Amino acid sequence: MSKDTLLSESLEDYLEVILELEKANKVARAKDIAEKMGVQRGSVTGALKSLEEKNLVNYEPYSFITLTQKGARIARKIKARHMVIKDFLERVLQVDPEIAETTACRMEHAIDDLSLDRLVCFIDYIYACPRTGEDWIQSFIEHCSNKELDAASCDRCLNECLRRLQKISG
Amino acid sequence: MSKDTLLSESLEDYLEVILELEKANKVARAKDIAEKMGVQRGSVTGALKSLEEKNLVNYEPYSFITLTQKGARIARKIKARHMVIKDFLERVLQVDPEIAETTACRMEHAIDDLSLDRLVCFIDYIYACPRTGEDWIQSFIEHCSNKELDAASCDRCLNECLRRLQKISG
DNA sequence: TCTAAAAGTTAGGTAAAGCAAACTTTATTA
DNA sequence: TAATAAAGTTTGCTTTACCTAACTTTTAGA
Repeated sequence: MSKDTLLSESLEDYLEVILELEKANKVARAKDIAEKMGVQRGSVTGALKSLEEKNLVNYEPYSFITLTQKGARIARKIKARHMVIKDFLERVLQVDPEIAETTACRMEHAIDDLSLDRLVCFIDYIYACPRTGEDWIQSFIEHCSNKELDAASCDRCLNECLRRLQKISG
Repeated sequence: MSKDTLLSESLEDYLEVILELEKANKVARAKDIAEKMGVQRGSVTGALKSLEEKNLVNYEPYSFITLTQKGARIARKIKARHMVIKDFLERVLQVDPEIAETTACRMEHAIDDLSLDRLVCFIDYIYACPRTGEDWIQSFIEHCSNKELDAASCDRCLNECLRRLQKISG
C-alpha cells in the first residue's frame, strides 16, 4: 500500500516544500513552489504530474495543490530527517547554522531510517547523561581548535563533571 | 587550477572506484569499473570521457586508466569522507556495518568540508576525553533500548567514570 | 463585466546517466 | 600466426530534471 515508492531527491524536495507551504498557507501554489525550489514554473507542473501519478499529491491542472496522506507521511519523514541532522550539526558539532542548513538539505536524502533513529537517540543521550551535556560540548569546541587535550581546560572540565557526579551519587 | 569542478555524485563514485582499483591493480580496467559500479561497460566509456575532459583521469580509447593528480586528490577526499562517516555510524552510533557502508556511500556526497572536519574531531574527542570513551558508548547502546536512563546501569556507568577521573586527578 | 496581469500549462530543447546491441580493438591460445 | 574470446567502444534509445518561450486559464481591478 504505502510502501517505499523510491522517490528521487528532487521529488522528495518537492514534497517537503509543499508541506511547508501547506502549513503556511493551507494550500500550495505552483508559483510559490517554484520560488522555494529555485526552479521555473514549468518545471513544477512536470513534478506535480509525476507526484500525482504516484498518489502523493492531490492535483489536477489549475487546481490547488495538497498532499495526500501518503505524500504527507513522506514529507514529514523527510522534514524530520532534515531537522535531526541540522540539530546534530548545530548543537553537537557546532557547525554554523547556515552551513548546517544546506548540508542537512543534502544529507536528508542520504541517511537511512536506522541511522536516523540512532542519531536522535544519541543527541538525546548526550544531553541526558550526567557525564556529558552542555559543558562537555563546550569543551569539545576547545578541543577542536587545540586538537590536543590541554591540561588546564581538561581539568576545569573534569571538575565540572565531578561536581555533577557527586551531586547525583550524593 | 585545481578548484571545485563540481562533480556529480556519479562521477565522484567513478573516481573513488578507480582509486580503489589503482590501489589493488596498479591500473584500472573499464570492465572492473563497470563491475564495481554495477553498470554496463558502455556506460563506463562515457564516464571516462567526461572525467578525461575534466582532467581527472588519464584516458584515451583502449588505454589503461589512471587518475591524474587532481583526480586522485578528489578521489582521496571522497574516500576519506566515506571512511569518517562509516566510522561514525559504526563506532559511535553503533549502526550495523552493512548499513553503515551503504549509508556512508550516499552521505559522502552530501557532507561539506567543515562538518566533516568537525566529525573527525568529534569522534576523536569522544575517545580522548576522560568523561566519555568506550564505556560511555557502551552505555549509549543500553540507553538506545531503554530510552529512559535506568538507575542501575547509570550508576554502574557513573562509577566507571568516577574511577577514571580519580585516577587522573590523583 | 470585461480586460489586463498573474498564474499555470504546453511544447520543444538540453544535459546527465544509464541500457542493449552491434561493432572494433586487443589479447590469448591452439 | 591466425582465429576466437575478451575487453572496450559506438550508436541509438530511455528517463529524469531542468530550461525558455509561447500559450491558456484564472483572478482581480477599473
